[in-house]
Formats: sequence, C-alpha cells, structure tokens
Amino acid sequence: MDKLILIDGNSIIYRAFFAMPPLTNSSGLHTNAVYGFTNMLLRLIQEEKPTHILVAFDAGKVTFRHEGYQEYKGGRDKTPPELSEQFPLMRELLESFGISWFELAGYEADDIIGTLSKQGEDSGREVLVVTGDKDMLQVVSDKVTVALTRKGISEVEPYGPKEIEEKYGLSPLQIIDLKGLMGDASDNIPGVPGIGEKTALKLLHQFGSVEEVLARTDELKGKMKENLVNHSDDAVMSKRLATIFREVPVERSWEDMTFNGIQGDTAAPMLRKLEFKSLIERLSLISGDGNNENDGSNEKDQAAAASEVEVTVVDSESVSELNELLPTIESMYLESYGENPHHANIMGLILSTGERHFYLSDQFLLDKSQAEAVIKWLGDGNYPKRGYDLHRTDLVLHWHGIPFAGASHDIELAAYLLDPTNNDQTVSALAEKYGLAHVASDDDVYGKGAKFKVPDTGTLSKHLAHKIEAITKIIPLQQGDLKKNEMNALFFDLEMPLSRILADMEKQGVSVDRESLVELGKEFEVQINKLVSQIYDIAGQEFNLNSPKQLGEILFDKLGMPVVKKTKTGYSTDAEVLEKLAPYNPIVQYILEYRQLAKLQSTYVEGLLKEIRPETGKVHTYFRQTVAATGRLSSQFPNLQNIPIRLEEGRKIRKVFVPSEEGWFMLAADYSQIELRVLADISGDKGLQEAFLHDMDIHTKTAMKVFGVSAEDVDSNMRRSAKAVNFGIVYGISDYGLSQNLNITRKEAAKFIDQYFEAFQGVREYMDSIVKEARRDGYVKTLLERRRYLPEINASNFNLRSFAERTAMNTPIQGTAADIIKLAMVLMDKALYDHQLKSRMLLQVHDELVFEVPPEELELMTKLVPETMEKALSLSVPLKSEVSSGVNWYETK
DNA sequence: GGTGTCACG
DNA sequence: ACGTACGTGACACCA
Repeated sequence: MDKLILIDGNSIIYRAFFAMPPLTNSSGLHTNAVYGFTNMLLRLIQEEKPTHILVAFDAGKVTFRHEGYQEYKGGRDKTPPELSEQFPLMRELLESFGISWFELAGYEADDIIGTLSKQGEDSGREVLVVTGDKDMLQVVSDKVTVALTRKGISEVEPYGPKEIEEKYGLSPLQIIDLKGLMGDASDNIPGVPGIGEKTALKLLHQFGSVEEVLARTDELKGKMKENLVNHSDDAVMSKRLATIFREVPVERSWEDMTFNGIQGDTAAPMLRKLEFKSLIERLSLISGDGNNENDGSNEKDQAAAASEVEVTVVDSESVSELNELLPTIESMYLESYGENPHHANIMGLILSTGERHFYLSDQFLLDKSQAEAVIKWLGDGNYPKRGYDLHRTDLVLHWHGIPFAGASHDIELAAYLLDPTNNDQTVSALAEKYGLAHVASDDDVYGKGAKFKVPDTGTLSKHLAHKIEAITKIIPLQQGDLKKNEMNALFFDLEMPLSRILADMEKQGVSVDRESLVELGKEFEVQINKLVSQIYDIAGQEFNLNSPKQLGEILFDKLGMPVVKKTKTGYSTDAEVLEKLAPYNPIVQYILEYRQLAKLQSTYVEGLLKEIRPETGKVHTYFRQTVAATGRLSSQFPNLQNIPIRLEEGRKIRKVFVPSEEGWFMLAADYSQIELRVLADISGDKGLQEAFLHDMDIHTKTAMKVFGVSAEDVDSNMRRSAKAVNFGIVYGISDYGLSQNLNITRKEAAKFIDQYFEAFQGVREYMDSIVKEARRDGYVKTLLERRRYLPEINASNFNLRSFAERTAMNTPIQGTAADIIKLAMVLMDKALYDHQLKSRMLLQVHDELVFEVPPEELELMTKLVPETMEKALSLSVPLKSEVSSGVNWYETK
C-alpha cells in the first residue's frame, strides 16, 4: 500500500525556528530551524514508513490571493535573516536525503499540498499532510489525514474526519467557513469583527455555511447581526482567501515523489556539514549501515524486530547461561511498584548484554539460592551498572535485602542534567527524544489507577526488553551530549556519586520520638478545639473551617467583611488577606491561629506519624535528584526539607527528631548567606565582595549603601527593607514583588531597587548581562555548568518573557548554591569514610546538612563539618558555615 | 485532578 | 500597559 507524506516546508521551518534555541555550526551558519525540521522528518520516516514524500514551499511573495486583496498576509513581521539563510540549506538537505520538493510562483505550499493530496486520494492512496496550519484541515477525508504540530514541532496531532467532528463539530470543508467568519490575524484575513472561534462555531452549527448565515441574518439579533450585515463582503472574501486551491499545475509525477529510504552516502556528509552529530547517529539507525541497502524490506525487518524482541525468561535452567554472561552485562532496569521506593515491591528485573536480554521475575530474584550469582553481581561495585533511576533501584533492592553498588551511568539523571525542565523523563519519552524505536508508556502497558494490572510474563518481559534496548542505546548518545555540554564532571564526579550518598542517607533514616510527637499532637488538639468553638460562636453556626469556600461565605457574605483579594474560584482567604481583616473582627485572629495549628496537626503530627516505620521508629525520606529545575534536591514521603522553624509553635516539631543511638547528638551546619555570596562572586561586584571579605552583616551593609548612612544609623526598619531587597535581588527583582513583600507602593519599591543598583553597580551589570546571555544562548548555566533552558526568554507575551528573565537571574545563583552544597556532601561522605567515623549524614535542607554524631566524635565533627563545607568550592569571597549540636534537631540552633 | 493554602530554603 | 517575587511538597476540598 502506497503512502504519501506531504509536508508544508514553510510552516514547519517557521515553527521549528521559533521553537528551537538558537544554534549555529562552527562557521556561524544558523541551523536551528533545519535541525528541528530534520529531527521531525527522521521521526516521520521512522514512524510512518512512507513510500512517497514531497516537501512543498511557498514561492515568492505575491500569490493569486493578492489579486483583489492586496493586504493578504500584510502586517507580517519580516522573516528574520537567521531564518532566511536556512531555506537554501533546507533544500540542499532534502536533495541529499533523496526527498523531492516543489514550489511554484504564484502559489502557496498549501495549494500545492491541496492539489497533490487530491490526486493521491483520487488514485486511492493514503496521504498524510504535515503542517502547523489549521486551514489545511479542509483537505481531510477518509484517505487524507492532516497532522498538526503542537508545542513547537515536537509533537503532532493527527486529524481525520472523526477528530475534526469531535473537536469542532464540523465537516472538513466547513473549516473554510470557520475561517471566513473568524478570520486569521496571522494571514491578515479579516473575517467578521466581533466573531471569534466560539461564535463562529455556534453560527456554523446552526446554519452550516457562511452563505447560509448571511442569507438568514434576520434570524439573528444585536451587534452580531449588525456586524454580519455590514461585513458580509468581508466574510465572503475571507472564505475565498481561506479556500485552498486544488488545481495547481504541479510538475511532479507520482514517481518523482518516490522515497527509497534515506541515501546514507549523501545524507551523512550533509549532516556532518551542518554538524548535526546526534542526527548522524540516528541516521545510521534508520538507514542501516548508511550504504545502499535502503529498500523497504530492511525497514520492515527493523519494525518487526522491534515488536518481536527476544528475551530470555530466566529460570532454574537458563540461569547458568546468564551467570556466565554477568561480567558482560551492559545495562539493567528494575521495575517496581508505586512512588515510594522505601515501600516498593519488585515487579521484575531485566539485564542486557546489548545483544541478549534476560528477564528475572521478582520470585526468581528474591530466591537467594537460585539468584545467588545475580545478587552478588548487583552488590559488586567492580561491575559498573548502567540503567535508569539507579537511585530508586538501590533503595528498592535494599529493602529486599539485596545490596547494590557500582552505579556508573543513570540515564534518568543524565536526562535531567541535559534538560532539567523536561518533566517527562520516562524511558518511553527518552526513546522518542532520541529517535529510537517506540517504547510503550507504562500507563499503556500496566494501566493506571484502578485499572493497574501486571501483565502476563510474556508481555511484561517484552515491555522491559523494549525499555532496556532503548536504555542501552541512549547511554552512548547521552555521553556525547554530556561531553558536548561540558557536563562530564558535573555528571560523573558530582551527581552520580551523590546519588549513592543520598541512597545511604535515606536508608539510614532519622529517628522520631513517637511518644513526644503524640503528646505534642494532644496539645495542639486542645488548642484547636478551643479555637474552633470560639470561631463557630462568633460565626453563629458550624461550618467546615478547612474549606476556603465555606470560610469565605462566612467572612464576606455573612459577616460582611470587605473583600481584599479574589482567587479564580472565589474569595481569597489566605494569611495575607486575613492579616488585613484582623481589625474588623476577633474571629479573624482565631482563624489565623486555627490555620497555623491545623497545618501543624495534619501535616507534621498526623502526616509524620504515618511515615514512621514501626520496626525502627524512623522516617526514611526520599531525596529526589531529578525534579528541581535549578539543581536543588527535593524531599518526599515525608518531606523533611520543610519542617517548621520560623514560628516557635511549629519549631517544637523539631524536638521529635532525635539521634538513633543512645547518648548521641544531632549536629547541624548551615551556610551563611550562600546565595548572596554566590552573587558577589559571579557578579564581581566590589562592594558586595568587600562586605563578605570582612564578614559583615550583609543586610546592615546593604542598608548603609542603599540609604547612604553609617552603621550606627541603620535602624531596624532600614535593615528589614534592605533584607527584602536582597531577597528580591536573588529572585530576579521586580518593583511589584518587592512592594508586595514590604507592603509599600510600587513607586517606593522601584526607588529602593534603583538605589540598590546605584550602590551595587556590578550586580546591575550582572543582571543585564545574564538576561542577554539567556537570549543569546537560550539557556543559563551555574558555575559547575549545570544548565537550564529558557525557551520563553524571547516570547512576545510580556508575562512569559518576564518570568523567563527573572528565572535567568535567579537560576545561576540558586543553582550554584545547590552545586556547592552537593560538592560539600560528596566531600563530607569521603571525610567520614577516610576518618572511619561513626557519625552519619542524615539530611540536606538546601543550605544545611544534618548529622547524628556519637559523643566521642562531637568535637571533631564540630570542626570537620564546617571546614569541609567551606572548602567545597573556592570563590572570590569566603564561604561560611555555622555549626551547632544538641540532643535533638530543635536544639541545634 | 485541579485549586487553595502553607510549611521550608 | 502588561501583573509576579525564586525553588519545592503535603494536605484538605470539591467537582
């Protein structure tokens, strides 16, 4: 069966250009749009396996649509030169791939595609049109599918007649009527004023076509009718402009469009010229060895091989075969249940030599006599382990009594470093990203929620085999990417070693004094009950205090208090609002106190109690190393990075975190002002550096410089303002944000900021240059080359762009601070080992490390920890760490 | 599952 | 003119 793919070259290349970060090859040629296009093309070829392909382009500026309507496509921004220079490259690349393309003066790519899709359809062939232009939906039929790009060009959404009906309730041809009524700003097609998509759809559902709407305007009323009557000509013309012309004299025969697979001998040199290294690797996967064996059968073989992957289900007979191959295992993957690795059962394990895959069921793996050699291999650090989420693997195996060692390449962790904001880092998504054979998503194979079900061994082992094939292929590709981004040290010397250290901390856990916690809960309970009855009393009724909706009704409807702020669903009742309402009625203060205690009770008493392991009396958090966009860690099940400290009531919770051994101490050390010290270093601001070189109180020093007074004249208010400004600077300051924080006007906030930048000019220069850098590169970096891409830095939407700019300012600061404490953790782990200490590292809280320490090591640790933290990284200003210890976490202050 | 709220750095 | 401080996770509602 023939299958033709028609691609709207202009549409795709435009979208690729704006979706991709700027990219140039070593001779300065811009290549990002071509790269995006090629990436998409390779994926299409792999997934759709077309027999024919043609790429259509617009030719020249003037088309037949300009006859009678000069303004067509008027008001468009000029094509940026960075994009223009990529069109010739595009054509050259297509020719090198053996793919035909076509353009014709006076016609748009749309019309060429419309014509060829009609010809294909008429001769009974299957056609797939790829474009970003919704207008194209009008050519959809049983034979013609239109794939629209989404999210830039990284995804396409196929539309057949059914999908159009579901989404719009229209037939494909009615798409033209839709455009006629609503117009299209990007093509400067006017449509009818006041009619947008919603109204247009309503009209079409009622009348069916533009002509019918115009003929029956007497059935309508109001402004809409008026507009339709007054602009009926516009509607008719707009419909005509939106109609794709399907009789273009196309000089391409069916044979001309034949696609015989990518011609490796010409395509590879072209990709090399463009310096698309990762695409060259993909090319070899698609076109075999890159020679001329690219007939259809080869591709079919590959597809078949992918679905019929061979996997050995290990049993008492085949285990000896695996045992012999253990030293040659390339990669591994452990599948387990649920989110919390400390409570996860094993579903299965797959090991791969690259050629052969071995699946072990949980029963087999947990049978220590049968799986003896495999278990030994897992725990032997001399055998490197490459795989996916080895941190989780380590924990899951640990709780099943199986030691794990030797993690050397974790593709999830590497994927995180290569793009920390990409939140879909599943094997399936990574396989797609690297253009590998499709790997089904876990949800598709296992089902989710109530439908979750482990499939039979055959299905499961094959799914895992597909995963391990992808993992094995991704490893070398990532190694190339990491090297290119100069992230080898970050990955191999910092993050990979850290993942083992985190696993050790998590296995160790923190002891919780359950009885004290229960007692504390009882105290809270008494106070909460008292507050609740006082609140109901004043309200004159009982209601659900935990429901912001019901609370809002009581405060604003029943008690008639002024509405300070609204949320998208109703009245806002957050603490900021309640503070403002406090003078009106004593109920407000009670509610604030209730909120505080209810939070402590539900999250920190009840929540924490649920997480204590009864056997050990410990909580075992799970530090996540691949979620925070800045490079920080996060903590789950329970979150031990947000235990209360600011208010005394809550701070008492810290008393229940105790050493796990009799007579030991808790010891905590935190970096003092690490983010501002990092800022002093990377901005090079002399004043800021000097302040830290003399170890001054930074907020007082800031107040002195900003307000132009001497140290003695800084009052508490000035210091408070300066502190807020310092925070603002770290977050990527805006006058609005600062005004909110300090409860002052925006003007006053703007003045503070201005004075700050006058006083610290180096900081101003840094903020300007980092935003410029982000615009130029599409990403920002930390001192250790950790990256964060900021695709929205060039957005036309003010909000998106502003957000990206603040992120550009904040991420190098927060991220470098994260780098530093991670370095300190690796050093501390080594120091504990080198000194053969019994002390254990338990927690990291962004700028703080918490240990439990036997009494005989307390003196040593009190020196060793801050010293180690301070020498983690050498900056132009000193790092400072403050240490303290006590019988529980509360006392380390 | 989304929203509001609030705990931390 | 635009409308937000940066980064997380947990809990309770409510549709």
